[in-house]
Amino acid sequence: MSAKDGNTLDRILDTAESLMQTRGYNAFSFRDLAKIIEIKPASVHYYFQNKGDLGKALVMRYSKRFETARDCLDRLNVTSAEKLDRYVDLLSDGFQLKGRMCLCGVLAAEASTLPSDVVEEVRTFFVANETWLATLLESGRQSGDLRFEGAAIEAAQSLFAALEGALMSAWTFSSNARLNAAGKWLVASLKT
Amino acid sequence: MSAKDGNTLDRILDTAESLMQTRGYNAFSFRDLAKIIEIKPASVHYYFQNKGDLGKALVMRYSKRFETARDCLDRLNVTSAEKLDRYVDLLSDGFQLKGRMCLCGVLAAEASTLPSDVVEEVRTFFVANETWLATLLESGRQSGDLRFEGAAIEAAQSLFAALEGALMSAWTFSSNARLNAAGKWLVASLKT
DNA sequence: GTCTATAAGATGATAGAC
DNA sequence: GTCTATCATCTTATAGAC
Repeated sequence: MSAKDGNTLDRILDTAESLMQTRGYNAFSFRDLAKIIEIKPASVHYYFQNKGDLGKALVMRYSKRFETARDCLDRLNVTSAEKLDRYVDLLSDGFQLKGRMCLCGVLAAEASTLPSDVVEEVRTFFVANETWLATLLESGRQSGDLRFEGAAIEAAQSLFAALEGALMSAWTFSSNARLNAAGKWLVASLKT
Repeated sequence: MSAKDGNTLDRILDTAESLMQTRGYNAFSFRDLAKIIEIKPASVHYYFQNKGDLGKALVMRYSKRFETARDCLDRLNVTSAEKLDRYVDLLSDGFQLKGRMCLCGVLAAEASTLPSDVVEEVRTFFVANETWLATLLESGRQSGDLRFEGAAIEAAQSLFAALEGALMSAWTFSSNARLNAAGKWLVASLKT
């Protein structure tokens, strides 16, 4: 480590994550990143040979954090409807607390311009969330505190996409109110 | 006009629209555009002084087309529920028929990196669609063929964001099936 | 209207010194 | 590990000839 505190790798990851969440993949550069953490662009290449490697690492780390958070929700002793509310909060937190888009939401929009292994990780993030939501929804339907028609996986895919859309709309208008309203509206239609 | 048929301005607009819908704002350049229509980048600057001007013109043209299409829907002699189905088709068409994202959906994700007048036009597109949807939803609620809780404008904002999210998810997975399923699922919860 | 020429700066990377 | 130096290439323009 040379500048500031902490190790360089973590500082690269944290700063790059913030940049990608706010600017997307194509509008951020190693230079921007290096400038902020006060190292040289070449030093970033020591940790990540190229931009795609960094992107992939960021999405994987982001995905793992969400997996951990979903695991925490699983251990809560509350109704499915309550878990769903908390899950919406989880997805919303990055925007509400830090003014950032969902990392995988921004990257999804840029999908066709990303290195293929980065898109693959983004898809993995989507699928992991959809799968978890499908289980939650089905479980809520069984216990009677959630209601929806058709296959749980289709409901889950639709709901997750809708939540990402709500984030994108809130992002475009810089509006917490929009995100809150949309989140509540989407969940309300699932409650019995 | 010099190359191919038609006038250069229209060819610039059509090609740039396609590029922006598939790559977004930051991953397309005047060079890419000029190469496709076989003119020089400098010639593009004759029509649009800078990239932001082109972006703004594209969003305005896109918005107008949607306005016209919504007007057509308004003149149909069908139920609100049926109009809603057709509106979902309208939003889906660009993806289903041409494999493109919604122009304003991609740009929304890049909002923080766009020239301010481009973001403004994107917001205008959102608001126009939300406003139209709010009227449709309220009208459907009155006539009894649509059902939802709360203010129509909030439902409309949530629904529009959800549809844009469905497009983004379909875009990420290159999947018509995802878009169809999500569209139907969202609308189904509104039908009585 | 379209071109050539050109500019200043950004970008993604690499080689090799320290 | 971090740096300097350097790279080829791209990007967003502008000036001015044709």
